[in-house]
Amino acid sequence: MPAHPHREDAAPADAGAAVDVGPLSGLVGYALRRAQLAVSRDLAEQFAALDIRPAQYSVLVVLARNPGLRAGQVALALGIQRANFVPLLDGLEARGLAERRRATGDRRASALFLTDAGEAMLARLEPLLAAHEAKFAARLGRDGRYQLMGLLHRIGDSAFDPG
Amino acid sequence: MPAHPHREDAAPADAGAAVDVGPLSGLVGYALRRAQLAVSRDLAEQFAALDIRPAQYSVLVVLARNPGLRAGQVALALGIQRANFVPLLDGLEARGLAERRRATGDRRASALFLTDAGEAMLARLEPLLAAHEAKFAARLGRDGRYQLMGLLHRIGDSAFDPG
DNA sequence: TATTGTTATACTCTATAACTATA
DNA sequence: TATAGTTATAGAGTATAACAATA
Repeated sequence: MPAHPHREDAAPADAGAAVDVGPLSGLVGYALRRAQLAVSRDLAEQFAALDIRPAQYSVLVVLARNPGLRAGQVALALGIQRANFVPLLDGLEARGLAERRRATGDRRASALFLTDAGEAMLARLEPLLAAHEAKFAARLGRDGRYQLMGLLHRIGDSAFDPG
Repeated sequence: MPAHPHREDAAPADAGAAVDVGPLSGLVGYALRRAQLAVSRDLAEQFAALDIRPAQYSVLVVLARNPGLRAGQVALALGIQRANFVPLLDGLEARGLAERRRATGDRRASALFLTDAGEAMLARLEPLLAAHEAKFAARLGRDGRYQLMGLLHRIGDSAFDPG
């Protein structure tokens, strides 16, 4: 709440009134941005206690599900550029959560694995994630959450489609 | 399509199969991120012809609707840090699309306005935005789009709520 | 020639602290 | 003392080009 003692500012628009964002509030992109920011901030807060960012979590999950996957495949699956995946994985490896092994058969490639510490980390992250999800599920309702997921997939799954 | 000539890589997981992202695909935050990325990329492409980014567009819209608004208010309305709003506005002012005037009554504050060129730019952006929105509206259907907006607002409007 | 991982680089977005000039 | 705008800075995310080793 602004102090607003005498309000002698003549020219500017009504300072106390709510700002009119006009057509922005009706745009899918704008609503998506606001929602995504709110959710990712909340998840980042939840994971901060374990010093894990959402992007790092997503890598841990994929490695847990697909041991031995190559770096390029993980990056592709997560929609990350291969070049940007390098420092991301570096960070996980430096902390002993994931490791690169030589892939047998193709000496260019690496096979990625979660370490035991990585598995343990994933287990500790799980309840934090559950709390995060529950918060937003409560706002949406069960049907709302189900509908939202369906609608979001209609948009995001075609990320690189032409039309 | 990977070449995959003899597939002698023994250790790694099945390279040809789709990667299992596990619980990620069921997370609201992950679906939001993918959808938001797809939409913002598309809008950025549409606006690229006029060298305008989505964030710049949002400022132009707010100024058009609220002439004389102060910088802090615009930043607050758009969820941008005041400090980050400065270079954003600098860019618009340098291109003659917006301008800062001295606010009467409070010599600390500035009153922001769209220039004629700014109004003209907004008019030229309008059809590009319409094409962008139409693309995603088509994927969602009219009801789907309406539902999505409602659900997203349930998440994003409470961006700074406690619970 | 093409691909894997990598390096280097740049730009945008986000975040925080601190300064200045006003109030 | 508090506020508006600003400066400076740092960290993430995203993007492209190019290189070495290997295919």
